[in-house]
Amino acid sequence: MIPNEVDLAEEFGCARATVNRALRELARSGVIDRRRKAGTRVALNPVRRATLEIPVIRQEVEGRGGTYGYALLSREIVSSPADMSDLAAWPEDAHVLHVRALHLSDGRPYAHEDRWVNLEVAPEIEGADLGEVSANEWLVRNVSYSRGRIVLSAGAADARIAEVLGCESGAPVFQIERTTWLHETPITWVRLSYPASHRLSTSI
Amino acid sequence: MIPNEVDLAEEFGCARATVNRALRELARSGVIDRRRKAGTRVALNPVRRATLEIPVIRQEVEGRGGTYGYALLSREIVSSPADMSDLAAWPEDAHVLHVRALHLSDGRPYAHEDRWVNLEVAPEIEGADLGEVSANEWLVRNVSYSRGRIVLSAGAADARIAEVLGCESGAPVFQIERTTWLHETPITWVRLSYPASHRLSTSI
DNA sequence: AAGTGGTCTAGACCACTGT
DNA sequence: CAGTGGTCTAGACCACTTC
Repeated sequence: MIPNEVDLAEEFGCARATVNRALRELARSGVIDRRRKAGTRVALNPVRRATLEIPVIRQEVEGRGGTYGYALLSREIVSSPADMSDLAAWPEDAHVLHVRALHLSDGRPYAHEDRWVNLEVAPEIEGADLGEVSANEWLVRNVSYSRGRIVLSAGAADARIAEVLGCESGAPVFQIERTTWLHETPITWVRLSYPASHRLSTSI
Repeated sequence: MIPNEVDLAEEFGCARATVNRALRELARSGVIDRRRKAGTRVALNPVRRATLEIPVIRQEVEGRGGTYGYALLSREIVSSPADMSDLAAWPEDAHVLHVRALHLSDGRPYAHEDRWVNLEVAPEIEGADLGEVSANEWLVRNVSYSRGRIVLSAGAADARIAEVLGCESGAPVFQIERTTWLHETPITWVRLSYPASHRLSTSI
């Protein structure tokens, strides 16, 4: 148990607002638990919170010192989207853009992108030249979202992904799935598949 | 470009401190970039920041509605630690505790833990009954750290891990590696290996 | 009902950095 | 050098939650 804000302010000779800000940031990082009336306690089970930064892939590659490259593998508009676990709310009869692409670093395969875009929300992407600008970057620059969900997992490369990534079929791949919504409307679902050598790191 | 804090405060009829806090939080979430003298801009390339919560595995299992179980697989003290990529600073001649354990959910394999602990920093763990309390929980409760590093990746299960996780050797596993330091001294390095069905998710 | 954190105000000084 | 954000102060009211 930690003294309340008024007492701490007196003890350290500063204003209560300063104590409040310090404790608020400690609470956000998971070190302490705060509840009104109940007070502030050192967290019984400190939850390590780590912040992952998810940049546009171009920047991810360039940030690692590589030269970015990009190739559009396929592009089609379908009227009945495949089943995607996360998208129960995906409109049943909506037109959907399905794009597959390969991101490269120094000419070598870096990540495979498998993306579905709701054309009800972002119809302008139909006219975009996705051979030049990846759907990833086009969406970041042109469509805003209100919330998203990220799922990290490991999986086995299927034949198509193995071919473009240059690994064996069934080899481990690192997968990042991301769904974004504008309010309750899904905008896009994407799965990025990286070779097993990929590392996603963060500090705490 | 966004107006400066004084102007925004006037525009919205509130105090500058309130504007500052709002913009500070937007900057933390990556939506805007702020620099003194240069001002505040909408981020050119918005970096999605997602916060991963890394709880003790017991809580992770219980939070998913499972009943937690735990089994110590091996425990040994070695004087020359294996090479661990992240631990160049690992003391050359230090005694190190090496623990392997299996975490269970509803009796089924949940994750394999492969951990090395620096006994110079945490000698008391030598006397702990790691058959009862996992090294994970023991360390969280008994040793503080100043910083850590987390690396997420996919890998192939080796024979020993495949056996305890109940998958094929070479099957994809999701790996979380974590290193913690107290100042410049490494405390522990751990690799958690999860079956490919594992999902680590977060919201933005 | 009372104590705690959550938030806001109005004002001040400072640190950094672009010009 | 000047403009911007970064931080702090002293005070106030409020919202929530436990007692």
